[in-house]
Amino acid sequence: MSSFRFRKHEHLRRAADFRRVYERRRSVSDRWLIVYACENGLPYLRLGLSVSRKMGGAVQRNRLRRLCREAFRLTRPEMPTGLDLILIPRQPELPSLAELKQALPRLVHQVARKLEREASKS
RNA sequence: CGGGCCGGCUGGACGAUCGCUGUCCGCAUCAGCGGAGAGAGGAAAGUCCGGGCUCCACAGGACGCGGUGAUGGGUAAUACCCACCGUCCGAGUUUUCUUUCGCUGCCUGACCAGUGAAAGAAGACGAAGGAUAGGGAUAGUGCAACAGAAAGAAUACCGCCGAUGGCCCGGCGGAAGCCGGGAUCAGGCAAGGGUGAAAAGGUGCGAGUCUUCGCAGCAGAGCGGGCGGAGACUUUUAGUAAGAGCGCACCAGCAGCCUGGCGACAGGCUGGCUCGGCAAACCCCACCGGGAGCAAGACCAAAUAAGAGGGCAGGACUGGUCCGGUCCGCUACGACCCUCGGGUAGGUCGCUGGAGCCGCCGGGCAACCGGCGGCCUAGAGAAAUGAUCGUCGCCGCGCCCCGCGCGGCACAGAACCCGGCUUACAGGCUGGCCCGUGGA
RNA sequence: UACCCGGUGGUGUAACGGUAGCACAAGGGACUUUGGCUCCCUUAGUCCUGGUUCGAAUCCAGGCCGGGUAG
Repeated sequence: MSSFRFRKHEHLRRAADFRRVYERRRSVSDRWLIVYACENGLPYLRLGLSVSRKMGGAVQRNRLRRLCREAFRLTRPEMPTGLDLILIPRQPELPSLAELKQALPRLVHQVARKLEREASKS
């Protein structure tokens, strides 16, 4: 039951962390989201959100953030660990929570495989 | 009951489960765990004003900059609020004029008199209410396209006149001159036409009645009406060549006095004869105005530190001094400073108890103020306040009603805090004012 | 968070407060065997709402949108 919790240290908070994830330059996307990822050397996932002003007003942007966080919180047991993720919504239209819960683990598995291939090659 | 116009309040409710951020209590060395209770708004928005709070500064002057602008009050303060004044608008009411139509008057009548209706124009008054950046236009400078003669103390375009002085023509006369005509020169006038948003404030009157005669008009005579003459009457009835800007009255404006009001101002009386608009054009007057902003500011921790070039006791550099990237003057520091290069950008406080909210009483027309009692009501920081399900509520659509099914539930998210303004907003509740009509 | 600019046809730009012009583009026509060039004509605009003024793209206020600056 405690696996659905989402504590503060699991937030991606520092500008240096964000920069590290962006400079790893590994991302996947579908019609709702872009997902950047990077290994973090920790036994858990960390999540960062970036919502542009183009997505709408403050209410709309808060809604997008909360939907993404809720999807992450509820689908985390299905995902691999040890990664830092950054989620960027692509459209101002609101997706449903069920769609996000289906899409998010798929995208994270995709980007994790990408990183593993990268690591085994080097 | 119908119509019109102003506000005020509210802005989904309940339950279950999974989560997030503070507070308090308990456990725990720490990490953390458990329980209780709290957790977006009327606009949190735009950042348009005003303050609190924090740091810096507090010797000025010249020249400049920004803001405000009826009056009285409220407030910490305002460009805000309340009350009041002026101006404009406002359903409508009323007066005058014009046009059209109808009826009556004499045999008939586009034109006369009386009367009625409709439309239009102008003026005055004007409910509730609305707008108002509302000091100054004889301190100065400036603007007004096109049209029009003329756009500010102007002018004579189309026009009008023939009194006055010439000129020309004709007649009479011996002559002086006289009489008649012309609109030719000088001159006089500004009514009517026409322009414009605006033409030197606006409107009206400057005679009426009766008797009688003539003329035109009509197919014809008469009546009514038109033009001209004579006489009489009425309390008065102008002037000229033509006329008015002349005279008179009323209204508006101006000045003075009186009354009322704290005041803006209003009312009355008298005088005089009028020199418009724009200052959200420059400007003038009066008043006001330290700067920067919680990324303010304070503390702790961490990191870099003999890399290069340049300036400087002839006082550099930096800072201060008014609101000021200017100038002058004054002043502090008294040996370091500037550029390139390099390094940090983590934590704690500020951070929510305040011009606070609610109730009662009192003062005030009101905004608001005072007293008493009660309450604690977000505090994040790559940034919490969420998600799912169920029941109900509201709205729309579909089916024959009950009911069922489907879809939707406004505008919008705290970032130091308040007071205002402005803007956005589905629906719901509610108060007041005025006009008209009907009943008791 | 604080502050500063700007908005004119589809595009780029002019316009002392007095009729909104110009160029390119689009459409039509003429010339040409056809196309191009050239010429002529047409369509289309002051971001929105109020106010000042006789009159507003211009002046003023509020809103909307788009840029930019500082840390």
